[in-house]
Amino acid sequence: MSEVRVRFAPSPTGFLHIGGARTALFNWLYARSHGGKFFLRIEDTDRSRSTDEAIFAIIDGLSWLGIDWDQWERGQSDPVRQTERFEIYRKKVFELLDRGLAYRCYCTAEALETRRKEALSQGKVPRYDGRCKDLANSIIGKDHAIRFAAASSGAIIVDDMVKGRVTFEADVMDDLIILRSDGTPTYNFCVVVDDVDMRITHVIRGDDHLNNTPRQIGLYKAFGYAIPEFGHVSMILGSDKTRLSKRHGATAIQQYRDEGYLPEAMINYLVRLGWSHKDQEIFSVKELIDTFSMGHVGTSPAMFNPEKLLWINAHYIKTGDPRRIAELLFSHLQRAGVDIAKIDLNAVEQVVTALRERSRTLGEMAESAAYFFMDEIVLDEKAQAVLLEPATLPTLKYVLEVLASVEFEHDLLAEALKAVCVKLGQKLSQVAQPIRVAVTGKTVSPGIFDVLIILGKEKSLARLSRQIERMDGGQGHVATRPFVPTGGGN
RNA sequence: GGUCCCAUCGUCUAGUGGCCUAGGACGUUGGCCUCUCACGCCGAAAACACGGGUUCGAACCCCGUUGGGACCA
Repeated sequence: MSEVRVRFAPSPTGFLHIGGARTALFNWLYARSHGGKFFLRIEDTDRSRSTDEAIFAIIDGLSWLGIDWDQWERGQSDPVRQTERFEIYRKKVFELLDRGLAYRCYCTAEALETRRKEALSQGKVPRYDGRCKDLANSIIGKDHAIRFAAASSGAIIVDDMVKGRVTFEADVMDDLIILRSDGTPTYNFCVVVDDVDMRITHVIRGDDHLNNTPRQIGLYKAFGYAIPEFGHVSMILGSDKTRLSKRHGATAIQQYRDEGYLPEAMINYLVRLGWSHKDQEIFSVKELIDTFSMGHVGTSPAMFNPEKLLWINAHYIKTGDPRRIAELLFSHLQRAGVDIAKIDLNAVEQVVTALRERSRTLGEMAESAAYFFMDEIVLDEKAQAVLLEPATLPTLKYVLEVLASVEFEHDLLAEALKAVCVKLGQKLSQVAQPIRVAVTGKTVSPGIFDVLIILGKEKSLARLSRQIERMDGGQGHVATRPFVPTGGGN
């Protein structure tokens, strides 16, 4: 079999969203699993709605996901942009005209619209009646569009890789306008010209294009090109079961990156939206390339489920290389208010190891990690409540005394705090919570021994004594303003 | 309005005529573990849209109904 050649062809009218990313992913996986080519083609013929920012966003989003594309052999740019090919489309239009496969249509948009409304009001199907098709001579100087003369009888059959056999009756289809009266080519026409030029073998796209397919098939035939295989993938729906769009919140892929999702989690989630391989949930990219097949792409629309994305992301945070996660965490720490110029990768890596099982996104992780790196810690409400317990102050005083003479190493700390418990007749939870609150400002954190070790002896003791001072000085009053531990600088 | 697509737990899905008293995962929930929170482990509730066929037998095939969605302008 000849080489597989597929393309992802977004219009740069907005950001790369979840649905587009999945379409790109399916194409990419199909190409990579067949040793074929994957092209990126920017369909920017609609100049008024296309922007360079959107093109950048698409490229940026795909790059983040690790979806790479091939350079088209005849493309002077990478990716291919339709606006660079306008003359080619026009040439093709006139070629069809010369061959008698297209004709000039002098009906104005207004006239067409009037007739359409008329038909509708009479309960008829609005259709172009083909009145210009048999015009003997062209009318010199009059504005006109150019229509493709589609087959008017018979059935057009699409054997879709996803949907199976889909049949369209030719007689319900209008003669498609391929060149507007302003001289610009239309979408369906450009797509086919490009696909033919790029020798695309498989068209994998959203099923919102299924209805375009029969028209396009007519054009492929007119160009004498072997009709590609089609695979129409269902839409992704929002929680209200309508097509996912801006209204549903975060749909730009970059937004997920900014919130601290890992690209491999995104890939894994996206691929499982509509595709499955038995009962397996977790797939590495390599596994996907090995197992992906269009035959197992589902036929029904899928609802986007943020909870599951979160779970998959948590999985990759938990199992990923801590050093890499640490590198990625920096920007999130900065956003959480940490001065990242002052911290080093090794320290962050240590924190990642402590927090990886309790964070679902890097954003969450950074929030939970901030107190390790801040000069000032802030006590949250629950933490303040712990400090109001009468037993807290004496416990902390004793703990401070004991810890001052202990080496900060896991087993030694455990031993020391157990001894504290015995001495005070308290449970470990009664001792650990006050310490946790004093050194982190929160009631939730990794294991207390880990926290103390990561923080280090100097900082831990400073934070403890600072808290004790405040409680003593304030006669039980808990200050709500942040404090700066002395001598505990970074 | 026309055309086309779709229909298994709340959600993602397995299932391609007997292996299905329908499996897995997220979420929910009960418990265990436990210094907090998590992680992990064990358990529970939860679905074949409806109605007709075809067949010895249907979640699976066919038809219709209903309900969603997309495209057309």
